[in-house]
This record gives sequence, C-alpha cells and structure tokens, in this order.
Amino acid sequence: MGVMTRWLDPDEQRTWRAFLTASRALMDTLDRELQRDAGMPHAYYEILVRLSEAPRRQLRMSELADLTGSSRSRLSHAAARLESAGWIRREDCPTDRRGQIAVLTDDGFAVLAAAAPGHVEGVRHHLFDALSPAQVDQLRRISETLVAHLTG
Amino acid sequence: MGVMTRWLDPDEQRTWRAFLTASRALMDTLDRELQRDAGMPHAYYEILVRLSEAPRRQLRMSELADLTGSSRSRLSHAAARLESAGWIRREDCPTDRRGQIAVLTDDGFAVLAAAAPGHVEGVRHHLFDALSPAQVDQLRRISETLVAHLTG
DNA sequence: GCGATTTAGTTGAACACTCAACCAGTGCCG
DNA sequence: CGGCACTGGTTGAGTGTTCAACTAAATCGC
Repeated sequence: MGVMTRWLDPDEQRTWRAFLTASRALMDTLDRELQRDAGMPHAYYEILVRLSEAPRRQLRMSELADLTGSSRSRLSHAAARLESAGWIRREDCPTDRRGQIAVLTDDGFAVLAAAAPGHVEGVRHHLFDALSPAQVDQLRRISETLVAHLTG
Repeated sequence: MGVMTRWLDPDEQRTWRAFLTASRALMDTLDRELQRDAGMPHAYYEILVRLSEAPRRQLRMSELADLTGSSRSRLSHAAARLESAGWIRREDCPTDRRGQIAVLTDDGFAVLAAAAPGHVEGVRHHLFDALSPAQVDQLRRISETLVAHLTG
C-alpha cells in the first residue's frame, strides 16, 4: 500500500512477453506431440521418467511430487490414471504406514521406452537446435538462478 | 525410422530440466497469485490486458486468440466465462457476419486496473529481480529466437 | 505416555483445456 | 451464377488441474 508500482520498462515488457510466448509455445508443442505419439500429456511422461530413473523404479509419492514439481493432489489424480492404464502401481510403504510407493510397471517402462526417442527429438528440434551453445549455457544459468530464487 | 536418437548430453539434460522447473514454478506462482488477488487465472488476465491495449478496447476473436497464443476453442470458452463475469461482451462484426468482436467492459477494465500493480510486482519480484541486466537481455534474445523458430 | 500439531496422501467439486465435430458465412474458380 | 473449399467461431464430451476438506499415521512438547 502506498508504494508506487514499479512498472515494467519497454525492454522488460518485451522480454516478459517473449518469454511467455516462447515457453507456452514450446510446452504446447511438446505436449501435443507427446499426446499424439504416446497418448499421454507431458506431465505424465515426466512421472514415468522420474520413476524409471529411481532405484528399483520406485519412489515415495511425496518425493515424486517434489521431483516433478507437482502438488500432492495433482500427483494423486495422475497416479490414479497411470495406475488404471497399468503403467504404475501403488504399494504400501513398509516403514511409514501413511506412505505410498509408486512403482513403474514393465508395461509402463515399455511405453516410456517407445515414447522417449520421439520426445527427445522434439526437445532437441524445438529447443536446442534453435540456440547457439552459448545461449544454451545462458539459458541453463538463468533457469538455475530462477529455480533457486523461486524455491529459496 | 532407422536414425539413431540423438540423446541429450548431460549439459543439455541439466539445462532442459532447469528450464522446465523454472518456467513451471514461475507460471504456477504467478497463476496462484493472480487467482488469489484477482480471482482469475493468468490466461484470462492476459486476455483482458490485450483488450485494454487495443483501440477502443476491442478485438476480433481470432486476433485475440493469436495475440494470446490461444486456440480458438480455448478463447471461446474463456470468453464465455469472462462475459458471464461481466468483464467483456461480444458484439457482431459489421464487416464480416461470421465474426465476433470482444469488447472490454468498464467493469473488466476496473478489475484489470485493480489487479495490474500486484501482478507487475509479482513478475518483477519472481523474474527480473533474480536476474542481472545482462541475463535479462540474454533471456529476451533466447525467447525471441525460440518464438521465431517455433512459429516460423 | 498423551494431547496437539504436523505430515502423507486421497477425494470430490468446480474450473480450465483439448480435440473433434459442427454451423454459418466468405471467397474462389469454373 | 453455382458449387466447393476455407475461415471464424462455437459446442460438448472427455480429460487434467486446483482448492479445500478430510482420514490416518507420525512426531513434538511436556
């Protein structure tokens, strides 16, 4: 209250709108490709990826939520769908009786293995192929700075 | 088919994940703030902004869809909601009888004016305050390159 | 130990987005 | 002119996300 708004100057305005447009277009494109080729949205693909990289292909629900930057609720709903598709299953946690462990099934792994090459090509084509090596480096630093700033 | 997948190297992997995390966290944060303070998601806010900047605060639906990077369907649904909130209204286009013109109402303008300062502060705080001027410049170039690449 | 708080996860309702199907009006080309 | 493809926009069904409320189990403080 009472403090004047520090409006965006024209450069900032331009940067903000370009960033908005670019990140939305990129995500929409990858989402559509993944939906078309693998029958799942990008968020679900990421869940499978994280599980596939975990020891024994399994993770606590809360850990999985953190890794995918998802709310617990969202992950719960997503897990219900992935489970009914047969791509993951949920088991009780032996050490914490509140806990649930999401496990990637063989079917889930197969679906992921089939989808991954196309998706990686998409990321490469739509993102990395457009940028110089220096820009990729800049983007990494900027993104890591933002992550630290937003979560710190 | 037959072409080996060019997997992401560790640097690219790291860049991609940081970008994903950062852009999702940023959007989620701004979305939540806007929902809390103005009772609308960021996508709807953007629609009102674009209308407020247009001559006579009005735009053809298709033009508005292009400006906001939205599908026509999405915009139609959004417009229905914004109209029932009384923030926009739709009029017939005099020169093309298929067309509809979205017009920002006074109520819509007032809601936007009330929401804007807080939102701008959010963008500044969560994005620009975290980056050096050089990084802002880099982000602008990268984003503009991506937009050109994705839409060209 | 035992009540109060916190953490893990799920649920249902309300809302938003996608996709495909659709109507209506425009414009092109014979 | 008359047919045909294209454009502008809407609709409904299906799917995903959010928010708040809720259960159950662990943990903290005394």
